[in-house]
Amino acid sequence: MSKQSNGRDLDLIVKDAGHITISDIANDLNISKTTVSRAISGKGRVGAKTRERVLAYIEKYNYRPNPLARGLANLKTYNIGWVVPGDSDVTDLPFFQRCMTGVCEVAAGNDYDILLSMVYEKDISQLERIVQNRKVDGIVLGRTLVEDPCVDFLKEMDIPFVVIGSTPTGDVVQIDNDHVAACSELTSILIMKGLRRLALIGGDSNHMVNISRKNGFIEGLKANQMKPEEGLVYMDCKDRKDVGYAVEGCMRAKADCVICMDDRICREVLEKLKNDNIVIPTQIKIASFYDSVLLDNSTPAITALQYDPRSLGIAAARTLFHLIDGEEVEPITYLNYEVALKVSTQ
Amino acid sequence: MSKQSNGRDLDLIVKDAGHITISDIANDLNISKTTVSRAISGKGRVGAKTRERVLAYIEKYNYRPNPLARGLANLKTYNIGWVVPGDSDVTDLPFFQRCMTGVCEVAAGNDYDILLSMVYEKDISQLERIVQNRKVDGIVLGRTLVEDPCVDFLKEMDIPFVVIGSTPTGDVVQIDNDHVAACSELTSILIMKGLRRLALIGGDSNHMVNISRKNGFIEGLKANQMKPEEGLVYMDCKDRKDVGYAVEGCMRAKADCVICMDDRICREVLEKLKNDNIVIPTQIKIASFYDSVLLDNSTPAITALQYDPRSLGIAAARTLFHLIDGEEVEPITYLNYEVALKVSTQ
DNA sequence: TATAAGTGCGTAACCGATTGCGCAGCTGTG
DNA sequence: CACAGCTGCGCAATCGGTTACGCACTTATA
Repeated sequence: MSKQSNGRDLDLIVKDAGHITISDIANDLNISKTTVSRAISGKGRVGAKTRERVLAYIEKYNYRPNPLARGLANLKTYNIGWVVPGDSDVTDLPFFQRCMTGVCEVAAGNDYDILLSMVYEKDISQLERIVQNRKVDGIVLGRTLVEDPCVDFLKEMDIPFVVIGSTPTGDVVQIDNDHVAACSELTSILIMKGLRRLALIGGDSNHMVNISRKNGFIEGLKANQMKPEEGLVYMDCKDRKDVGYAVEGCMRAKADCVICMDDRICREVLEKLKNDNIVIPTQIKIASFYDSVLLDNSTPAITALQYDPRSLGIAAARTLFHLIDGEEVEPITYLNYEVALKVSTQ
Repeated sequence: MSKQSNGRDLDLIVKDAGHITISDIANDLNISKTTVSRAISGKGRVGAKTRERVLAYIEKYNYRPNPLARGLANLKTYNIGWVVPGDSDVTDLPFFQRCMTGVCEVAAGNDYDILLSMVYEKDISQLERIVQNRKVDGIVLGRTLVEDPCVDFLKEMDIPFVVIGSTPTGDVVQIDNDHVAACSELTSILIMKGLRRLALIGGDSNHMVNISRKNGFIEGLKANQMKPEEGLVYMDCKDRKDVGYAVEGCMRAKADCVICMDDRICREVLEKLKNDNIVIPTQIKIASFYDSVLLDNSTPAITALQYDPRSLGIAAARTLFHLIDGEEVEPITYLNYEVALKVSTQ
């Protein structure tokens, strides 16, 4: 005590004022900032004993390096951007939520945080903000549209990004389920079961996922020497009214099976059938894609392809970190559907 | 051209390498960094002509100040944290989504961005990360629990924060709808309509909002010289099974009206009644809180109190910015319910 | 035992902004 | 004409880290 207190008592007072910094540590331990920095990062040469003293100090006083200062020094933000549509349909929210848990987990593991930006059909200013202001080191785009202003924007900017979903051109790094293959396979399976008049009801045809599924459907038909029939394919069903009309159309066109493109459509199809007293699976069979929890065991027997948004988020974030680290990545990654048929007993 | 090209052609090459900085501007304009900074921020004295030159340059080369450097200089991150449960129920997602749009909008208006952190019942490490690493200047907590580890944590830390929702102690800055008053009023209205055996079906009793509504219900009964009756109050209904039992209990206890605490409960109550062929509103009346879009015009006539999560988000973010700016704020803000009864024709 | 190789650590520049202080030069007042 | 006050602007320190370079000292090698 007496040996070290040569008139520097002031230090103690000053230190309380704000957060503890790397200079504080250096002063208290009578070593240089450089050594402290090296002890922490593990880069450079530091004596074992010194390193231990530093680490012990850090532990004791719960020191955390200031991310701004660190970022400024090596030109990183330690943030990645997570971009989702601000006006997305309620039934899409579980998808984004579960993607996001995956992205968050991977980010946290890399000591990164998530900067959120909500984009709208005609307003991607929040995305522009975080990119142009350099608040992120990379971007994960939560979904893709056929004509996607976000993708167009990101392609022009000099920033690593990956998209969850596919793009028409396929010239960006993309993570997706292979909707085309899955829907094609589903179609084949249904045909093999003896069904001959397959119908398709889908949503927004500006969403790539819907286009992919439709293409898969057509492919599946082709593989069995069939083709889409008049009155059996309905896209852009925005609400239960549209879906209702589509179902009526299907019945008129004598569909024996309806493939629903997503949870919402499926729920609304089931509702319509119930209202019209059409019985599943005797009068008609239903197949669907299952990405949420809106279907459960009270749902009548349907054939459902299930997949896992969380692993999409994980894969996307991992790929993004490879990009940020300057590594080569696969431009296109397809995650398997869990083709386990949820309720196949029709 | 000839006049200015006195051996500084190198500049042009160097500039392409990275982003343009305040020093680049200073060099090119033959003024000091200080002046540039002042011209941008508007603080300090700068000649009108100089300011214009700087602004023109910025416009032309699309200069954006580096937020890390700026943050380091005045100890701000220009981020606020948005904390939501990572395991929230699907039916809660629209609420958070809409809150978030409000928070985002206000943040963007203040030149701030949103850092996301997902917390779980037993794991608030993502929140701890962003606070302890000082990645945010303040926090908006998306909902409150009766025993809330996030609130406890934030109270200990030296960081501005506001919660959306109430707390048992009320000793933090909170923005909420006045669920107690609203539910009390709703109860009184129903009683005035002649209903005498009011039932309440609710969810998780660790959620403050549910506790508040329950308290409001009891208050409303008291105000009419009534009290909660045996077999008419059900809490902690996690799923349609629980809700089903609750509805059966209500019918056995001869309820003439059921108040549903939230959208999900309401939907499951309606489903159960439909399955059991109990007709609304003749055999029983239904009232509910409406914060989502799961109810629509195909829903039978019910009395619903509506409110707007988006304005909660806006109010919360505004309050947070006041806190960050060191201003005084109201500790407790109640936003009005839109007591407009959605479908009151029972 | 002289020399090369390796270790531990510090000096100082740097990342890109902000800001206190002070210095000229101009304007206005008596 | 002298002096106060204001205006426009620059110097240099600062925020809290990282890192190239170099120096002194220890250890291995011939």
